[in-house]
Amino acid sequence: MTARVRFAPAPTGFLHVGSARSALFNWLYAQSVGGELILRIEDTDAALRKPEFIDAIVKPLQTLGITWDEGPYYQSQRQQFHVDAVNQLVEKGHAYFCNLTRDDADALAAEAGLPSGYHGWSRDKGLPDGPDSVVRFRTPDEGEVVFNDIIRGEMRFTCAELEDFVIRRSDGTPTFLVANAVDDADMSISHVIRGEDLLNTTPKVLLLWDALDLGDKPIYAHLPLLVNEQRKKLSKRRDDVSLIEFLTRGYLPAALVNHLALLGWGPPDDIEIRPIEEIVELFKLENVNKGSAFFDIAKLDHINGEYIRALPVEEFIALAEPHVYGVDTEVTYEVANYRPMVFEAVAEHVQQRVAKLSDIPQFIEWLFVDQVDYDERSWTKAMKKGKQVPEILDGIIEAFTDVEWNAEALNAAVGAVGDALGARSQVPARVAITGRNSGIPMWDAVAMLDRDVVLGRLRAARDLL
RNA sequence: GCCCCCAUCGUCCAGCGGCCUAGGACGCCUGCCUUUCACGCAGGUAACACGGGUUCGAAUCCCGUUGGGGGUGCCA
Repeated sequence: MTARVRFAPAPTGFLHVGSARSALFNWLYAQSVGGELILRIEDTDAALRKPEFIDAIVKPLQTLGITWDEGPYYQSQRQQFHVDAVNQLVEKGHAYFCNLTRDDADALAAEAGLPSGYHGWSRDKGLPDGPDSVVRFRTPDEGEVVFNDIIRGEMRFTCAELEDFVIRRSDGTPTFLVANAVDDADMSISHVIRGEDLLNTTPKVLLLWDALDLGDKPIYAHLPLLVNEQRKKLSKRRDDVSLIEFLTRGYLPAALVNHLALLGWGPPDDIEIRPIEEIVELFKLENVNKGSAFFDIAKLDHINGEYIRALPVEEFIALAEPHVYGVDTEVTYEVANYRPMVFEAVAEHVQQRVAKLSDIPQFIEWLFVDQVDYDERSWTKAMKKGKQVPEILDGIIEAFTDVEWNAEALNAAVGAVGDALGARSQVPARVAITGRNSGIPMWDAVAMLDRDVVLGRLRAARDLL
């Protein structure tokens, strides 16, 4: 029997990195065992039913290379099956009508001195269906739900502690718990791989499964959560979680996938950065960790830098386009002054130094402006605290006035000025010309600028001392 | 509150009873390379939460404590 897994996101408007990780692990599992991945959109809540929300899930998955074999299916389109299931549960006595709102339930709980929540008040009243009624599932009073989680081992939940949960809202729509059971059964899902935040819903789904007599149950595997530095579940409000956002910032899809695969799982041979094909080959669901993992951008930066450096330079140049033209990345120079030839000439050096594509502009901005803005720290360090800086700049200005305008001569001239003064002349020259004390090897690039522009910058810097 | 889950360097991962004086990676620090920075290379820093068991032997198994997290919706 071939394994069938599913990625079943709720369309919330964008793909969350945590969801992407779930999708990836489902995909890795399917790939590694030759199984199938089904994409199913869990939009039982009407508020989530917007076409643009679907795109926000499908497109990033595609660019990450997470492919699926079936779908997307929409739970909203399967609503009739879910409604039938609810009716069946009512008929069989597994569920009943309840006319209490959430507030009613809380008020009753407060009166009775019970913790807030629903305590089965409508259970045996035999209430009729009504316009504002919900349907609740009658959870067993005794016994427990036991299942074996691939990652966590045996899980046990006491039925008596499960409240009679809502399976049909007052507007008549079934909730995801029903949809989950029915759809997983109908789609012959063999393994449910999802975040640990859903662990507590599993016994409810399993109870429905039995009540509905749906046959063989899927095997569950609950992945550890992705957390922020405060160890809290990654959240849309306070954390950077939009996958698309990372993509537009210039993280490469392959690097993102590689990094995500390393959160909760590790290759047995300790080689972390490697092609996805190898990860598929080594991946074992049972080897996935139980503890939550911090989504560390510093590590992502490192991995992404490795991927960028491994690119053929032409490809790097092509990928850089939206960043150098100020489309994906804000740029400090006039886009009209940007010269692709100049960038292409220095691209190999830039490629060596960036962690992500959006880092590119800062390395090349000085090539496309009239006067540079000095980086404050660079200025302090090299110019204010540097020795003999005025003399160095005077010497360079003099030398540059009639030096032959090519990289070798410029470099030699600066070196000679330094030698003559017994001082380091390279860094002051760099700050004066580029505005920063670090960056790409500069003389080839400087030779592409006009002599007057360069002399102007040197004099401007000299005047500030 | 109640239910559930988790616990190895700051971070991610390895370790599945002896191979562990705990390994790799990121970060950080040092040195080399170098016209700067970066890359690269060579080093260094740093962890089995605690307490009880079980066992000839425990990071590995069990129990408890502590700590962290998740859930507790007519969201999923």
